[in-house]
Amino acid sequence: MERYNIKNVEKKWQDIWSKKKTYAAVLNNKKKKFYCLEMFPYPSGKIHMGHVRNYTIGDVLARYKILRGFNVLHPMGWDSFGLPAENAARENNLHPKDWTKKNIDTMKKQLKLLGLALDWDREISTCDPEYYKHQQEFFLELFKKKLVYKKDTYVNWDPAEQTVLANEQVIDGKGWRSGVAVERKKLSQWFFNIKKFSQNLLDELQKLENWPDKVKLMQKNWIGKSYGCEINFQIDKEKKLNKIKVFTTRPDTIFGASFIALSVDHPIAKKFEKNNNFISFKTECSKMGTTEEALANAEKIGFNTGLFALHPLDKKIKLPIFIANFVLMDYGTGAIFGCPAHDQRDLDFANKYNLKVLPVVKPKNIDTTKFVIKNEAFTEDGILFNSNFLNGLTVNEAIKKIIKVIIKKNLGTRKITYRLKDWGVSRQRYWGCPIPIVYNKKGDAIPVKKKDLPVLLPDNVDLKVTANPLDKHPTWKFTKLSTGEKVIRETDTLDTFVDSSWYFVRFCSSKYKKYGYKLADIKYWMPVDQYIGGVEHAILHLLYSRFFMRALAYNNKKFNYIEPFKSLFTQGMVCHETYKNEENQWLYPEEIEKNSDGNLITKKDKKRVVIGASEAMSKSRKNIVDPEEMINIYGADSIRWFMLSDSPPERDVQWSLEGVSAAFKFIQKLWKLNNEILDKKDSPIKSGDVTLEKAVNKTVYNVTKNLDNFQYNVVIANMHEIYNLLYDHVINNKTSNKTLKKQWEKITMLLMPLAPHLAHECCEKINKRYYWPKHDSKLLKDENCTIVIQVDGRKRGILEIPTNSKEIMIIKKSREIANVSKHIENTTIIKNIYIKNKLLNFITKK
RNA sequence: GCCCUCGUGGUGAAAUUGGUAGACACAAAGGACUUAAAAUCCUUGCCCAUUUGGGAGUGCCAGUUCGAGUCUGGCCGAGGGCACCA
Repeated sequence: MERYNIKNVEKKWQDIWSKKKTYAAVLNNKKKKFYCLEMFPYPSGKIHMGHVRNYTIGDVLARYKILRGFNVLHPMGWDSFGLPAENAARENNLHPKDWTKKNIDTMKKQLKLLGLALDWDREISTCDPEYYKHQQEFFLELFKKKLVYKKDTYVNWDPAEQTVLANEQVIDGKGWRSGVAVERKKLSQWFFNIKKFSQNLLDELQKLENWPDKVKLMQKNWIGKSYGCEINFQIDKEKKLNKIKVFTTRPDTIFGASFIALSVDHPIAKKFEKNNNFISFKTECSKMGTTEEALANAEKIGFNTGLFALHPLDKKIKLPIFIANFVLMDYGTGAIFGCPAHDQRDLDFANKYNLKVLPVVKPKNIDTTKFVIKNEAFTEDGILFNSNFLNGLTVNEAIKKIIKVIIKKNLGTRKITYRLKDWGVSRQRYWGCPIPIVYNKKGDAIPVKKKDLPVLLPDNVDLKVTANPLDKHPTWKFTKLSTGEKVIRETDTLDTFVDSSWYFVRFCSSKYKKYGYKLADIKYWMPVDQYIGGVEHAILHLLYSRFFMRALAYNNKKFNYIEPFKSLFTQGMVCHETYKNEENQWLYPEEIEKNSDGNLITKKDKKRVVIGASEAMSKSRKNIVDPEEMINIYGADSIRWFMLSDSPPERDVQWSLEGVSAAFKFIQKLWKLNNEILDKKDSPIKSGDVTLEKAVNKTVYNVTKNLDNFQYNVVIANMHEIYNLLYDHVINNKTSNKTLKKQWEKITMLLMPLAPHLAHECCEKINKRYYWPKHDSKLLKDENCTIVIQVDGRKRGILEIPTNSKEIMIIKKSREIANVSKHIENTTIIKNIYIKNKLLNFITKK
């Protein structure tokens, strides 16, 4: 028997695919397209199991769609700008460019070992000037459209990486990469005006039917729409100061207002900049820590301005104006009215400064006199009281009424506010896309001319300096305009999330030099039909990409692809047990072995190993397995097979050697079966022919259905099942050879997306034509069916009977089953419940 | 604190959407082949009963229903998102 030589076979097919450019996508308007995309990797060194899973899932889909007759675009590229390249450069004295190139070469080689059906001709790399020059052009377009602007803001400053972070890059108050506590710092920064599209991003989100609800909800919460109104408060005796505009979602509680609180950065606060008490208050605020959590839990403190605001509905009521640490300048108007009885923060604040607490909403069915607010604000629905013309209304009714009154009396307006903030894109780093802007002596920002793009990164750069290496470069930033005027370049580079916000567009025309995309190309290929990646990008990357498409489409009728990803699938992580030695140090899986008692010990000194929880593979926990090594031992098909078999793709999967080894054995079994079938000599028609034909037909049906639903683990189970049947038929000669070969051919086709090397190799000897088998719905119907017989809902027997038999017949036969008759003896049957071809239930009365 | 998702054997999981719970695998135990091991194959898998059978059973407690893993309400547990958002 010919042994299945994994290495030779897999290499053979990879070479064929590569040489023949089998998976190169060509635009063909006559063919229906399918754009299949997995999130492109950051070239960090080697591929990890997470990549293997992500790209295997995508590859199954791509190969399946090819067989279904689609013109498939399945490209790959590199998200190659970013900080690790600079860190690595400093550590290894290797230029980021060279480090990145080396990693790309390694990872590309590794990806090829997986046998992915990728169009490598379209490969792109975001650090390539051929890529980022188009990005710079887009930046200039956005600048022209006023979708990008510069402003002074507090930014999240990562002291370890000496750079600014986006809000989304701050996790639990720490830098997402460095893990160091983030500081607040005021800097002049470039922003993309994503806020402008808040409502559209929200509206279109609801229409994305093939996105996970979880992701849609996360984006919805992130955008954070709230309905309310703005109310103007006049300041008592101070005619020079403007009215204070306050945003609230609870205007119904206006009669319970007892103070006004302003943000430290509110314009009115500037009046107190020279006040020593205010200065010390401000320093106290800044001392309170900068992490989100610390801010949220910090004590509420305020600075009493001594000013008073007039209650808009009752000028006799004067509300003290405070500057408070818990009011944010970048949400709403940077000012609130405090209603302590119905807002916990306001109550905490009021209790501290002995301010009035007047309840105006009480729970239904509670007497006004018995309703007291002490330390807990009442925030639920109820009935208004103490509120003049709002008395007796529910919260919702009161909100409607008070807004009408406010508008009528010209005291304010209805208002919708979003939590979403503009996207800060400036990074004080070297290894990123240069921002194509220069500054004259006055400090005006002047866009670089299109013909002067790309603004290239300098190669000779000193990365040992802290702060921005571009800024410290001796000559790079000094340049001239065409008029000869001396100007200075912008030394910030773009956030790498900008790079990944349009790469899927570039794939459509990756070789096109004139512009970032060619209209004919995107008209055909966009949008991405299926996008696959980790759920960790649910907000950042996916929202930015949606924004970027809107920015490109803004004032541009030719580009109308505002939703880049028609369907989204978020796959789970790859987990592995964790191991520690007795000194509490992490151990790599290859550092341990089993002793004769079945316990785990270290290979080196045979000491006890402590097994920890299974967690997502990570270098820091050392619970990682090298994909290349695994491919060397088991082959790509086995690794792919295992990745699909053990868990549904959207859930986490447990890496296990037993699992991979089982997959390996199964691949070998399939090969053996293939040879046994091919070696068979002719034989007459046998009784098993129909059985096998029907079973394969059902498998075709099930596999197709399950592939369409991303139930790849069930697909694998389907394949096991049909193998078990085929094996039985081969070993026991139950089927004629003609039928056997014909049915096996279909199975090899089903194997194509799952184990492509093996499937191609099997197929080569049967039939070189590739196709996706169609099921015959007539064959799906079985002649016989199994009916469950219940008595009072309990299973008492089963009945094998021709499909669609008459109910009377089934009842008659059921009664003949000994165990059934035993249970209906001496009872009266009230009724039968019959579910066609499935179940019969006798309901009795004793 | 608010919002969301998920709880099925020793393990990963299936379950035609309200109709035989545990398909398909992994692990374990026993057996067959073998001098032996590996590989391969078979059997078993909660409780009671010698078998035909009977009972319990999908985190817990109720409910709807002839019938609930699936629907409803409450509770417990795990994971995730947001968090001075006015």
